[in-house]
Amino acid sequence: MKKTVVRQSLKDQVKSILIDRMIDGDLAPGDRIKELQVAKELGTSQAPVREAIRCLETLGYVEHIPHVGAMVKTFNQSEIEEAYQVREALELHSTALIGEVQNELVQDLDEQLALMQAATKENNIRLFTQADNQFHRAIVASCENETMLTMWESLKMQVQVIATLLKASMPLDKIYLLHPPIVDAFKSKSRDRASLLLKGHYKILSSYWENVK
Amino acid sequence: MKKTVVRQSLKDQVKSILIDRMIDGDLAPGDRIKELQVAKELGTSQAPVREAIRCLETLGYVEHIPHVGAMVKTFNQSEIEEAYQVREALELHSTALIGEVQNELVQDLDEQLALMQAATKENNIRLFTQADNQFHRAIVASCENETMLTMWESLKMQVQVIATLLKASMPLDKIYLLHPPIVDAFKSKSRDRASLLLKGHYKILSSYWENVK
DNA sequence: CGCATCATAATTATCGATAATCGAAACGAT
DNA sequence: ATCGTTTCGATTATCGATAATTATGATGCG
Repeated sequence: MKKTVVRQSLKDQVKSILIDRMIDGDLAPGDRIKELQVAKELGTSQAPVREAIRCLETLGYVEHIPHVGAMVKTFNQSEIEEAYQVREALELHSTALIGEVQNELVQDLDEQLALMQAATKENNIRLFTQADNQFHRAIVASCENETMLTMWESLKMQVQVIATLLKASMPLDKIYLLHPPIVDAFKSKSRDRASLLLKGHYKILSSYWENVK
Repeated sequence: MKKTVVRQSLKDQVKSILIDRMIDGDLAPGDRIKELQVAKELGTSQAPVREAIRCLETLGYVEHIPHVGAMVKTFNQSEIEEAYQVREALELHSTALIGEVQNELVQDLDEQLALMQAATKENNIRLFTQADNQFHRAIVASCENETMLTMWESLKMQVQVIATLLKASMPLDKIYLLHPPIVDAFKSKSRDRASLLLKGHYKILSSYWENVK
């Protein structure tokens, strides 16, 4: 029950609104975003909208062409593949960097495992993806390298795209099964095995991806 | 002998100027950057300066606090260490991703090796660092993953800092010697060995780093 | 008809001015 | 003197308006 007034810059508010629109599908990839139009809609001036768009640009959510305008970014095949490779790089090295496997991590992974399993039963792709992301995020987070985590998270959008496409063609339970062994490896404090399993996880996904694209 | 008139947005020009100032040391870490002051100096209005600063912010060159202002970023110890870990992650995975080791890569590495050696003789830290960076960049570039390369390059600033500190305490020839074996591994198409050597390279540097900090 | 040229409309980029916000100095009470 | 409050100056955040730029479509010529 917070009673504080809205003390958030207009830029941030506009940014949130635009992101929400993208999530809700009101703004689809390829759509133009016109500064003055958005400004009029939201009742602000051009400046905050402009800043918000530039911010989304650096987040990789929109593409901006000077003197022409901004549009919601569409990812081509290779950009998506590239993002997945970087993601793998970061997760593998994170695994290697974990000093002592903390109970906290294992506990977190187990939780997400349960959520994934539940989502699998209901065939709820949205929930599954969410748990899946949290699972992998936990691994990167556990090595306590903020820079690494920030970079990992910057790939969110591309991963979102691939996840949607992949999970349409690959049954959730098959994807789920890739994860428990990884948790087991962490439980037995065997980071090397966890690394190998992660590599395998990505290899399998990318072979599925070959069929989809 | 450039014929074309300056057709570059003010934002970009301001950005370049600010970066130059940072390189030249006119803007040192911790220095405030005031929008209107810079605007007056450069003869523009606040808007382009503001955008330039925001841009530098996402590049990690400056830190921005709402309603307070921007200052040239100072990196603390752990940020630098983190950056180095990410860099290692990207380079290792890049090595693993290289399909066929191209002659182009080996040639490029040899070139940088020669430059490093020359810089070592003159004890020219600036030139050495430049060649060193190009060396590692070539490895990441060779796996043809633009996303990976962009991320690697985004660590430039932090690496710059550590490089300066390290090379003051660790003789250049010692650092140089870490590199030829890597090239050899690539020459004999042995990516696994290259990976191991890279790991060793980073391990040694970080042990030196422990002494410096 | 095809192509180059030019006007025009749409949009971004920049400007100068004002409002909102923050930090520090001045002030007063205990 | 110290702590909390107030005021003030400095700076950013936002605004509305104008300039610059691009793409589009019309026009005229070969």
